[in-house]
This record gives sequence, structure tokens and C-alpha cells, in this order.
Amino acid sequence: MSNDKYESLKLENQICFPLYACSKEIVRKYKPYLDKIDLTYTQYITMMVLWEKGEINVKELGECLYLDSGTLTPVLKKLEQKGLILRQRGEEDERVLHVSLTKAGVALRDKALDVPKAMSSCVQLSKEEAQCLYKILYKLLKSDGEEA
Amino acid sequence: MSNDKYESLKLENQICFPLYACSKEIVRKYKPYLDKIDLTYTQYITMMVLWEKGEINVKELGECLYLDSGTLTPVLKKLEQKGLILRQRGEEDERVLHVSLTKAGVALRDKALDVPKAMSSCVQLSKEEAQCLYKILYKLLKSDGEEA
DNA sequence: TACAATAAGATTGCGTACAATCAAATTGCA
DNA sequence: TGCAATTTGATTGTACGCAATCTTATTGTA
Repeated sequence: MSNDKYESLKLENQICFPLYACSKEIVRKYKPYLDKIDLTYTQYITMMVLWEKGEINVKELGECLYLDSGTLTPVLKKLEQKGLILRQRGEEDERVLHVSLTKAGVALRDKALDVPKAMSSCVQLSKEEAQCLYKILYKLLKSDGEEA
Repeated sequence: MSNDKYESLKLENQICFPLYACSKEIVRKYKPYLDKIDLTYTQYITMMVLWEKGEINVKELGECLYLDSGTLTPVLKKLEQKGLILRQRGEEDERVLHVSLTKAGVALRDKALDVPKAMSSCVQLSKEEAQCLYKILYKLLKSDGEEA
């Protein structure tokens, strides 16, 4: 029973839907902790890249975060406005916009340590589950770019 | 090495980020197929619930899709405008808005069958991986609602 | 060296997401 | 019964996310 021609259109048979819902729910869980350091989730992952790399241009940043300039431009302007980053055109190539951290941006890193600490007790997965999930998600992301 | 105090802030050590990125990338992959039936992803999952249940109110729909009325109201108005659904206030309780399918909405179901068919060849996961992913995601979604 | 092709970001337009607030209807209890 | 508390959707404001297009800079080549 329930093996009708529309099985493939049932929400419970989708793999994308729980991915979509889960992503939203977890990002929503970040909010109270991110509020404390006055960052949105998108701003937070942008800062994570900068904390790690120190300096990066918009194209590379977009590749790291799977975001395009249409999304990043306003995010970066906001972070600049908050005094956390600098946006400077390349001297060799004026098309390139270099993004780097201000002192305040660097300083925020220590306060941001509280965020993953708080979240770790929020996401209840065994080590095996987390690893499994991680592996599959990156496999999907990798295979994504290939088939143009 | 690379075992500094900031390890937990590295993008590669996050579990949420690949979830977030993967969700977006897959939804983006749906677009060309959804374009053919003139639905956005959010409209599509809304229609999926309606195709399965026939009729539902906004509160229940929100629980199914993990969306609130702030998101659903404009989506439902758009679907109504396209002639796919009906929005009617409950007679017993005027607060409740009942959503149901029009003939066009029901008819769209057959054309929509092409979407999961096309996507299945797009998401390259083994049966085991898909099951594993599915199980973990629903575990996360379940545990989500609990800890208020 | 001109000039078409390409590349990097910015802009625009549309559609979500979600928190906060609002309005109207219903319920529950003093 | 009367009115406060609750419930259901709608509205408002802010921030994405992305396709399409635009601007400016650079590159490749006839």
C-alpha cells in the first residue's frame, strides 16, 4: 500500500527537504549566541574565513562560502560599517577587492569562541554520526561543482 | 600542529556550514526543473504537502515545513494568485485559514513527477549514504523541537 | 596599438526566512 | 456573563540568496 505513482512526490521521501529544514533550524539556533557578538550567521561564516586566512578577495571568499557577489557585497559593506573589516581595491588589478581584518575584527575572534562552545551542547550527535554526516555533505558539495 | 585555541572557529570544523551550503546548492539544482512547472522551491514543498493531504490549515502546514506565517502567507497568496490553491477561512473558527487545491493544483501533480525523476540522477549518493543522511537529519530535526 | 572578449564586483529585482508586533476570534475562568 | 489570556494569521522590518544585468578593468589578438 501507499505505493502509488506519486510516492516520489511525498515530503517524507525527499532527501533535500530535511537538509533544507535542518539547515534553517540549526542556523536559527545560532542566533541567540551570535546576537551576543552582534553578527548574523552569514557575517559569522565570513568572519570565520577571515580569521583563518587573514586576507582574501571577494571571488575567493565566494568560493569558500558558496556565495556570489550579489550576496557578499552587502554583507561585506555591513561588516566594514561595523568596523570589523577593510575593503580595498587591488593595486595591481583594480577589479579585485581585497578584504582584511581591522583590529576590532581580530579582537572579536576571542569573543566568538563562545559560539561553537555553546553550540556544541546544542547539536546532539554521536561522534560517528557527526563524522558520517560531515563526510556525506562534503561528498555532495564536491560532486556539485563537477557536473556543469 | 594547527591545534591552536581557534580550531573550533575553523570553517572546516563546522557541522552546520556544510549543511547550510549543501542545502542551498541542492535547492539551486532544483531550479531549472522547477522553472518548467513555474514553482519556486518553497512553493514546491508547499504543493507537496497539499498533494498528499488535500487540505490543511496554515498552522499545520507550518509545522510540516518548519516555516511560520510570516513566510507562508506570501507564498500561499502567490499560489492562490496562480490559481493552484484556495484560501478559505474556517466557518467554525474564523481564525483558521484552510488551504486546499484547485483543479489546476491537482493537475500540476502529474507534471511535477518530472522533478524528482530529474533530481534523482543529480544527487549521487549510494543507498546506504542516503539512508544514513536521512536518519541523521531527522534525528536533528526531532531533537530540535524538544529542548525549548 | 585598437578592440573584442573576458573577468571581478556592484546593482537590481524577486522571493524567501524570521523576529516582533498586530488584529481579530475564541477560550477559560473569576 | 464579562473580560483577560490565548490562539491564528497577517504585517512589518531586516537580512539574505541568486539570476540577470551593468560597469569598469584587464587580457588576448588581429
